[in-house]
Amino acid sequence: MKTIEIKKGSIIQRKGDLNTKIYRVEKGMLRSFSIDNKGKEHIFMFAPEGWIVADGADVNLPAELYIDAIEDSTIHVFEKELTHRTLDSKPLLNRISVLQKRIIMLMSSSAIERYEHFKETYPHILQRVPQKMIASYLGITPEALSKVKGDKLREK
Amino acid sequence: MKTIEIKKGSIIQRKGDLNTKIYRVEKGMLRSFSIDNKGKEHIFMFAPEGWIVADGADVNLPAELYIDAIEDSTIHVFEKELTHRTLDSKPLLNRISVLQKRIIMLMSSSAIERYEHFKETYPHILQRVPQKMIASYLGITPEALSKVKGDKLREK
DNA sequence: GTTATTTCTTAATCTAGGTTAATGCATTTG
DNA sequence: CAAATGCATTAACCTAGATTAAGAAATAAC
Repeated sequence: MKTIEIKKGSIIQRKGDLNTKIYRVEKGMLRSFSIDNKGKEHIFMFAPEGWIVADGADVNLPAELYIDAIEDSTIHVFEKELTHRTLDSKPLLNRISVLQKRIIMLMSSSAIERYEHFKETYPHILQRVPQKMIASYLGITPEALSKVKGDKLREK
Repeated sequence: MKTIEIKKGSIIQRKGDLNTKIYRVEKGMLRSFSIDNKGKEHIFMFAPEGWIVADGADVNLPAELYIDAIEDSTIHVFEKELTHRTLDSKPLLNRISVLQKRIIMLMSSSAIERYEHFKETYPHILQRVPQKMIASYLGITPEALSKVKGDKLREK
């Protein structure tokens, strides 16, 4: 295990890199994201203090995700190989549960519904990251999120 | 472990049920799906012979997904509690990898791109299930899939 | 083998969200 | 503190995919 301090904006993993690391956030916040063929970013997850981020892609294949710091952060870096031997299945099952919910949400809920759900589920993250990143996580543009929030207010 | 034989169309788990079972398909095919607040089905996964299906939701909470047979099937039923103790992390990590890909795909690819990807990844499933179910898995309507396929052919 | 039920396709119309662009704020940076 | 950059909002216009509807083709049921 290694501890590193990184500045906001530092990229610690790129798509195509070896996918052998797991990151535990001690302070600050990381995010993982993909970049599509039009150059557009799609945020896969946010990781504030206490959370673990890793590219879920197969360890033997190149990384699919970028990981960077969206705040100045302190990170513990682990090797996947080492952790796998002793791996507790609980956090993995929990992760699967979260991903399942996200997929169902993406397939069956509107932008505003996904936003409301995010707000309830991750209120602490909502306050800390720019709205355009929330939009990216939700799978919509910042403009669409702004509009949909405005519509919601007005209809009351 | 228990083995059951079920007819096409039989529902073996409903949303809200106790979420304590894992199903291994010996013959035939199962699918898991959710139903949204407009009554629309969204297929979460297909499970042909040799595959395992389970609701990924927390074991202590009610099931989120419906599971039914889309062909006459033979199924082995296991209790989650029992399997968890001895759980190998490999299949879980693999599952996480698949779900990660699906999320990125849903966020960054068009309907036709998702269809082409499905065709390459699960050709054996494509041949066995009605196209409207593929559409449901891809997160689009059957009409949209039909159109987009037609457009693809015509543009050649 | 005929009828009934699903499934697939096509087409017209509609809409959520995307794109582009302009403006006002807020936050960095020098 | 001034200039520059990044962020949120609004508005006009555009497009992928949804909805509705109707007919053709394939499957299943009698």
